[in-house]
Amino acid sequence: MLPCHLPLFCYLCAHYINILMDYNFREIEPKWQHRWSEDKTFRADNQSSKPKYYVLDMFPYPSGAGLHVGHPLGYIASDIVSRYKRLQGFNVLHPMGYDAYGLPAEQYAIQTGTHPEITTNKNIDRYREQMDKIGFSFDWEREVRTCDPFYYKWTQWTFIQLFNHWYNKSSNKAEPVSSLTGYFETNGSNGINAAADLHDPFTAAEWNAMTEKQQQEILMNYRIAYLSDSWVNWCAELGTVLANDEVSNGLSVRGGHPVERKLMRQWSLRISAYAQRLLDGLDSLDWSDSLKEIQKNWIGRSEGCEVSFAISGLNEKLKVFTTRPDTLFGVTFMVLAPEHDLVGMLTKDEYRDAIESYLAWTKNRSERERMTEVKQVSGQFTGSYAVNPLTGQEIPVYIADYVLTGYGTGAIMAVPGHDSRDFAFARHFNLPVVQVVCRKGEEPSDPSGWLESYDSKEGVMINSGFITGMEVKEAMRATIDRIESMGLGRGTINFRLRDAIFSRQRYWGEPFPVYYKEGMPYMLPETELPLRLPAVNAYLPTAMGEPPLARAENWSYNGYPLETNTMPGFAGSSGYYLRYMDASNPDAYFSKEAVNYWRNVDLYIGGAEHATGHLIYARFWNKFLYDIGMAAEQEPFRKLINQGMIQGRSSLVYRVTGTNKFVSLGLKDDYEIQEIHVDISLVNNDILDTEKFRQWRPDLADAEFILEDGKYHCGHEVEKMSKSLYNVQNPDDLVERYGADTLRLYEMFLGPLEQSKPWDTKGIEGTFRFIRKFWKLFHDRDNNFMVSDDAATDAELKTLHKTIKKVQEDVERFSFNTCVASFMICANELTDLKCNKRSVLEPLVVLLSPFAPHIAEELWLLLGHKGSVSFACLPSFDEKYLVESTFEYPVSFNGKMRFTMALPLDMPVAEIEKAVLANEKTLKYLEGKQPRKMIVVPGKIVNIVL
RNA sequence: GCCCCGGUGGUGGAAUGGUAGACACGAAGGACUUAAAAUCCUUUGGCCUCACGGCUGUGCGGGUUCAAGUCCCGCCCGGGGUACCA
Repeated sequence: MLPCHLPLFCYLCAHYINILMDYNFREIEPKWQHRWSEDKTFRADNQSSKPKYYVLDMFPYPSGAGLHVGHPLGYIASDIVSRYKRLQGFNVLHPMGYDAYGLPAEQYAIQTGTHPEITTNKNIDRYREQMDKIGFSFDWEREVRTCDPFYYKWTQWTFIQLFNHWYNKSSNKAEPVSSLTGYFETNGSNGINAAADLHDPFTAAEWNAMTEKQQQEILMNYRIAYLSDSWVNWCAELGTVLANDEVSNGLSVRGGHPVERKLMRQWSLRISAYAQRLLDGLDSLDWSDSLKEIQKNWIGRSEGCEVSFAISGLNEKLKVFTTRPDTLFGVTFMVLAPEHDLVGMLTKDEYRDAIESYLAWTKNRSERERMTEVKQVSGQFTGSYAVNPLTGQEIPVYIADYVLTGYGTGAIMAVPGHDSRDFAFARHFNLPVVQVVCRKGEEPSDPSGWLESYDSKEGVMINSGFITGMEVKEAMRATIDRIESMGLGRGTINFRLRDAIFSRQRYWGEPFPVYYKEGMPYMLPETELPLRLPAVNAYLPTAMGEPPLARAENWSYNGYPLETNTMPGFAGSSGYYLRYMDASNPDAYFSKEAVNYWRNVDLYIGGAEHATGHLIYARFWNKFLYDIGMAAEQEPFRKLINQGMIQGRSSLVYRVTGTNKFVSLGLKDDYEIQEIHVDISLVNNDILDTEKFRQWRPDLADAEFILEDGKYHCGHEVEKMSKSLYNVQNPDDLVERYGADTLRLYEMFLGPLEQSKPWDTKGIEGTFRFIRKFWKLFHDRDNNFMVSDDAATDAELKTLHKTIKKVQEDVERFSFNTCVASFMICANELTDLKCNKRSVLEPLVVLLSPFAPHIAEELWLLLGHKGSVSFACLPSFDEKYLVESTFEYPVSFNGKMRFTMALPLDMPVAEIEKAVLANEKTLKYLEGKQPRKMIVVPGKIVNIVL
């Protein structure tokens, strides 16, 4: 092979220049990428005698900005595992697709009139092009796009199943609605144990006498996909409702627009029915503790009890939920959520005006205000009193917006002595505070002097009737027992997890397969699927405020109007991993054979930002499909790794205020300056290319510089990678300059996969040098392929087997950065040994191939192999090449290492002691003292205690 | 506030309780070159010393241990999650 000339970028003269080159990645990498594509090298079969391994990446939303170096990080890691598993003899499923519905394309459509599909497809093409250049081993025949009717047919299909099932709490699974109607026909609603909304009870006779519409209305309380008037997060700016995980601090996660609460008729998914199973399932998963913790908190299980309080002068009970039944003797008032059903009834005439104005005030208060003004206490007395069921004491009933309508019963018993929120409320309204729990070993004190409540569950009960003297935990149990035996309530469990609002008032999403008859929703027959997204004349709500689909012509089915909402972003992403198993199946979501073979995902890699959204919804979706006999496993993602964020490293220049002069970093403190972000492409090793800088923007054309030793040094900052900060590093540029293998290695070399870290292009030279060094092991000075068949030496074999061992161990624990380091050490050692032996290099090519597949394929070919290295056999290490006869013992005195001493590994401890004591250096460090003790750990260390 | 996860050279980072700083970048010096690029060699935690060598050192303060970056207790700082959830 002849040496070749390639353009390389010259930093000094700032031009591409031709130089003599050894490893020609620009030719070799595209060659193999084409070959893999043409040979369908990575096509996975749904039938195989091999064991399966399913490696999945969270599929991307194809944004207009394209991929930056942060995106492929996880894909590279998963690709390494995929290729590694293939070498181990697994049949590997490693697919990729696009989460193609989303707001940006729709916003763009609103602004420009371009159909979102056009924008989306363009972006997808760009993503694909960028991914192809990195050399991933995806099975592209299985690609899915959530906006493709061929795919969303099954999203709609699943929705129909959700509509046609209810959750039976007795069998603890979803069952067909037909089993429910069967029950109603013979038993009425009595004794049904379902996850359902409350409704008036009915008998079998009453059920059978109902009209179809009445029956449908009843059933709507049970369906897993149901339509109801619910309080939603309404974002006026985006013109749509948002799910809880799409809202943060009262602002939309996307765009940061204010969100208000609004009562709207919406589709919801009864995910709350699965709360306990979603919680329990976490135990079986190989996920990080922090991620499990996030999900646990989001599901928010709390054990407590419901207690009914009588109302003085009214034949009504007020039901509250508390996790502290032990503090029932410390209750001094009650608070209802402003939206509570009984507010009207409880309000006494003389308080009606005050209550009305408080209700009006809370209604106009935005979510944002409500959340940020937590410290501000507000509320209003209703004029009514409740009766403490254990003490018979009358206590005032308030309304306040610190009590939420959606949690528990929407009413609380306030224990100001032991709950900080109740304490703040009591102080504000001058309500009594009673101490009922006393910290161990302390005397009770006068609560009127307290500055804060005592919220801890540690302590002993006081002033509490029959539980006085008990520990808190014991008192809880005893109180629940008493309440249950008195028929006042029962122990219950509450979850924070709410049902998922499933309607969006948007255009660019899956249409619901739903039409309306007499105002009641009905599902389209499956034969009508997919229901395609219709054309509209504008991507905006109608003048009447209806969603964009209301603009579509003939948006009806057999004369009945079709649903005009669309599904949310998480609809299409909740079950995509199942579709990959059988992506081209036109007749079913996926076949039984496919799902029974692939089961679930063995390794899932993606960002932690999906912890409370996608990863909860997908688990729910999968459990539902499991219940109806579709999914093969209860949990979709066995092992999950959250790759860390790659942050940008911005470059900064300093303009002397009011001038067009720029001062170098080290001199900036002498001037009054303004910090300006500069595009990182104009900066190399923190040195600004001043010429390019002048050309960057017209206003900089006559920029002047105050230099340090002839150079302009830039400052830097680690922050989000973003266009507006000019710090986006895109992978194509790096592939162009260094090649895909170098980029792959470098992204892995940056640090542990899970950790966030700043991108710094400087370091990539290191992996680039490694790649060429590795190539040179196989080539002579003139780049002629030159590999010897001579027997390898012990030293060469030791290097080889040490590397195999380390890489295998590290891949198993997903520690890819240390793998790359081992490869570097290996190449350094073999270079020093001048090793070009086939028996050493050939196994290394296979071992390296998951990390740097292009160079590995080329060398594999040069070594004389016909097929792809992708299906070679992973080399195994042999311990016998690693055994040493001697060990360089570190000798420590009082734990401080002083010198080392080579001793045989099989030397008995007593002999080692003797040998060390005989060493003249030992004498020196003993300083004439007698060693008090000697610790000898064979093969590890010698420590002498003085 | 509560719950997680982190804190190691100039930088990214390595280290089953057993030689802290592997590997790499950067920097400095040198070789080759007309010059550059590429490549190679040397040095590179801090302090003291011409050197040999010594002291010190993994956010801070304690503790356990023959031995602590690693385990325990109490703080400080950074990142993430969550927040009137009763």
